[in-house]
Amino acid sequence: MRIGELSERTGTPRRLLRYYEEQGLIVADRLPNGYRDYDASNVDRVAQIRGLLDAGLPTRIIKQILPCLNKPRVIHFPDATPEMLATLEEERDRMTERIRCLVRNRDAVAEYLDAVRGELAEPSA
Amino acid sequence: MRIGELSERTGTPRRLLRYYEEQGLIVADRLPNGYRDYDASNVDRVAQIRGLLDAGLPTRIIKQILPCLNKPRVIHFPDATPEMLATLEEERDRMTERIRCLVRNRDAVAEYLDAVRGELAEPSA
DNA sequence: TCGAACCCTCACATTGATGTGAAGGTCAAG
DNA sequence: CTTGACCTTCACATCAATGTGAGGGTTCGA
Repeated sequence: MRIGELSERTGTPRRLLRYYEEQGLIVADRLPNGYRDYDASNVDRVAQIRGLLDAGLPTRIIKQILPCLNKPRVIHFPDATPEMLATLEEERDRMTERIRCLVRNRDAVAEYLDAVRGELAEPSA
Repeated sequence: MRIGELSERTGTPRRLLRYYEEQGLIVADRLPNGYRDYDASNVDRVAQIRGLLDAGLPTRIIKQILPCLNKPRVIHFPDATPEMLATLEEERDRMTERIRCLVRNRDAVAEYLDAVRGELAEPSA
């Protein structure tokens, strides 16, 4: 598919698809006329990229992480340098910490909302 | 305490403490000489702010959320406008979505690492 | 009284993720 | 053949979170 379709199917501005490509997060073939030609797998891939970005990871980390997440399941582990493994461990722990923080604050917000709800629903309780 | 101590105790550059104040996330008294004077509660507050920022919330949202999270427990709900409640609900859901995404990807990274570990530990398995 | 270590404000620089638009090529349908 | 909807690259703009540093005051101990 061309960039317009991928843009629509992922809800992502064309500009960003080109940006992700520039950052090495996705690859695109080229049609004879120079247009980008995307494989269907890019729909999922872009969704994952956006999720990770939204989760706070910078593109340079995502670039490192993505190759590991795409493999269907346990296969070859060819180019896993020690530095990369260290980066991944670090990032995994950062993500865990982020999750903990997010959950804590999400729960606090939710509790607050529930409390207000209760207040409004049972003014005399 | 003055800004230097708060900076040390929170691991946050002074520059950012001033920025958070400028954004209305924290408040500081002033000593007679003009120096900022922070209440001890700001240590926790700054930690929370940084957590939320790191979780991807912009300061303008944090500013709205924070007042709700600081109350010790269920107390008065004075200035909870409907718009604010809507914002909070929206943000709560965004956070939940973010958590889901983060967990999914964190687990994927962790699985990958475990797999590589297994590979290295039991080369003949 | 001097220097070190604080603090202040102001303001410009940078970085990453984006928006926006110009100048132009491709292609299908009227 | 022209129009409109695509696509291309390039480049400058923006926004939030930060870095950095200038220029200057305060405080305290040697």
